[in-house]
Amino acid sequence: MDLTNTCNSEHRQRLRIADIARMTGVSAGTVDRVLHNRGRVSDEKRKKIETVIDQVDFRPNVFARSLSIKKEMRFVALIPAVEAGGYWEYIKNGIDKAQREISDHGIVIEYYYYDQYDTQSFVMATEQILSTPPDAVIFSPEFIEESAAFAGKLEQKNIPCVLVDSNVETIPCVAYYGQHSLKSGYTAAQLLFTGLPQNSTVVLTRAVRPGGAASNQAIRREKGFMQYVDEHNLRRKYHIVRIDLCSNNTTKNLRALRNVMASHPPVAGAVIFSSKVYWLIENLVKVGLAGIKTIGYDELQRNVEALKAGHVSYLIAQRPEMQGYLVVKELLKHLVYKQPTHRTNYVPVDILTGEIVDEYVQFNRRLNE
Amino acid sequence: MDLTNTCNSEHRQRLRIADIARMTGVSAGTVDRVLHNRGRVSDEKRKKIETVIDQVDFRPNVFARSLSIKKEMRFVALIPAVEAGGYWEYIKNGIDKAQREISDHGIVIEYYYYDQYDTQSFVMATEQILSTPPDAVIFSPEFIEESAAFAGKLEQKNIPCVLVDSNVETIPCVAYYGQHSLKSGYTAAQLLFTGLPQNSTVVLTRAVRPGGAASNQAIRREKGFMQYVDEHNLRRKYHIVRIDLCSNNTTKNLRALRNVMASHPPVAGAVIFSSKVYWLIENLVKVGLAGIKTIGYDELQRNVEALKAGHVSYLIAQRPEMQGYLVVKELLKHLVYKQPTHRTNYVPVDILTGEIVDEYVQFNRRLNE
DNA sequence: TTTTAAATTGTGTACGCACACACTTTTATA
DNA sequence: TATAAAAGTGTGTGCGTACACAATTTAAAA
Repeated sequence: MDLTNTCNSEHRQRLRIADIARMTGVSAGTVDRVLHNRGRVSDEKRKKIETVIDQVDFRPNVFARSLSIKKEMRFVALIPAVEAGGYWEYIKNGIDKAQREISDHGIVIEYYYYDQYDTQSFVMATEQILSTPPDAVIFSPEFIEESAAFAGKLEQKNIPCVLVDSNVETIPCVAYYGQHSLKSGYTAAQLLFTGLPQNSTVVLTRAVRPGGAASNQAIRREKGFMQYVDEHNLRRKYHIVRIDLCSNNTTKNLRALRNVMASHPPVAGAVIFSSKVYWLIENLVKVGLAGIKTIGYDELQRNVEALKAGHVSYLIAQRPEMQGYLVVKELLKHLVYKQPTHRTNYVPVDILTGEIVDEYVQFNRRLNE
Repeated sequence: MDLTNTCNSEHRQRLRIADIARMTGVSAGTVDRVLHNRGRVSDEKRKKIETVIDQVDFRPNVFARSLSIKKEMRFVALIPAVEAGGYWEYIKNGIDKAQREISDHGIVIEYYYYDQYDTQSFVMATEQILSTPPDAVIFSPEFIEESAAFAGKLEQKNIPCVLVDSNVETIPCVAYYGQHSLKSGYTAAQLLFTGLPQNSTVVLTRAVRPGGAASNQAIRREKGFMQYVDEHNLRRKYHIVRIDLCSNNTTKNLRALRNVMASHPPVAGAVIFSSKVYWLIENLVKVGLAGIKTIGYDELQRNVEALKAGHVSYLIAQRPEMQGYLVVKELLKHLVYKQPTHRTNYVPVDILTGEIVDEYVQFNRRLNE
């Protein structure tokens, strides 16, 4: 191992536009035009300046840049009405953090809320938004067709948008941040079945909307889950039963669970493909299924409590604050700094246990301060 | 659900120091003095200004602030000599990212390297650093006593420092970022034993330095691992054997493994408490132990390959780039922005499988761009 | 060649904060 | 009361970039 040249100094003073100008014998204005591809520069000087720029690896001072760019803009975030302690509150926190950072640019974010279980409320909100067109939109394409229609109208008006949480590949947007639902479902299965006694019953649950439809995400997670099941031939080893739970009908839910128990071998595992495991646990307890291996999603405070108490075996998390935060920052990158962005960005599938969840939550919280 | 007031506008124009000054009938300079607690302001005006400041929740424009603060400073990062594809390369990447961001402040980071397996090289580097005192130091207290001595000297000279990766509670520093080793070891055990056939043998390995000492981290991880074992009474159900592997003596390593195999029931699981599982796998393969359940640490590229190929069951990761990055940012917070910092910051214990590792790696990479 | 238009280049100011310095008022000292 | 010191307050400039606009040069048209 060579440790002789142990000290790798780099005392090069930061160069400024004025320095580049002097080095190339032009004025700062000309360099500026080259930097921003604004034309109005002779080929000869442009080339000369470009050469110097990447020869000395010139990068403008971001602070000065940010300061002088004043873009009075209005972003709109269209998200499900946040309930305290619910999933969307986390995403909103991330958006709020980004908002705080970019407010110095003169950018403002307005929230529009809709009812997650009511397509109409979504459509109405989109119309309201379009009636006073903002400079950019952040939303989640939960309702696929309505979202596509909305995106189309935004495109017509040349209003860029970003997608958060849920993805629809066909929607053109600046960026999407969210979890790879299929893989997160696959992972749920992997965690659930590892070490689970054979010939037992596993209950898959989805929280459905009163209308009867499961969410985009939940459907894909289940698909990923079943992919694992089939890849490992588990249908022969386990009794896999799916039931839909309806948030507003406890009696029916309990009946469904009791039905499963009556007509199958002992239940050894359960999973829910939406964010309220703590609620599933409550139901399981009521029918005498406390203590079975259970897996759920998202680090909601009540989920975390259930995890630490041992009622939930694993939580699969997806950094919602990060999603909200990054989605706004991508918009900034696109609109203000005019840098290229990636369309599809997957957030990691985070596996949490009762022992490590505290650090996870605290870390995220501090990052989002 | 109330969606009537669906639009939560916030059009309040950002206030500037000059605005605060006008609102309180003083000059900008006076407001500035209050903002920075620089005294030289009459009690009467100070109170008035303070009232207004938090009444309107005034926050200085960060861009202007950053631009006008010019702190020509020199930070020193003292880390193990990075080998390509090794763990410390990731930490260095994080530090480098922070460096890029803060270079606009006029801050420069110099690297000093030492040999991870040679205490003397560490001590020599610390002496070299102290002979040209920097404004702050980043290092990892791998060698406990020598690090404490170094920290003491830094404190004498009033040079703040931050710790990365490894922690020594008694060292006073601005901040520490790293993983909770005990919990990560505990988690490794949890993952390894879940579903593992009883009465089989489990091999714990540590990569030891030629001198014979295991690293700080490795020792604590093992402790956490054994804590899980004891809490679940697994010593009765499994044969748990520990062996030390020495990087420069393959023959000896293979002999040790063969010994274990000869004198115990079939080996069903293995874990290594340092970052090179891929290397452990190579050894396992050589003695005919391919295919057993194996757990290792860190998302080194070769580890990731082994994970995706199915040779490693789980990797436990710790966001090294994030550690390097955040540690520098904390220094900045302390020295430049004079904001309070947290002493001990745990990075999450990330559990990776072959299916989800790609998204994890790519996400980290993009964050670090 | 003169006039006009187009292309190219330079200059100056705003962005909002931090800080040095100058200036004014009050208080202490002779 | 005069003088010095201290306390309090205001003004001005620099940080580096972006961009509008003025100034200059070159090309095109008359």
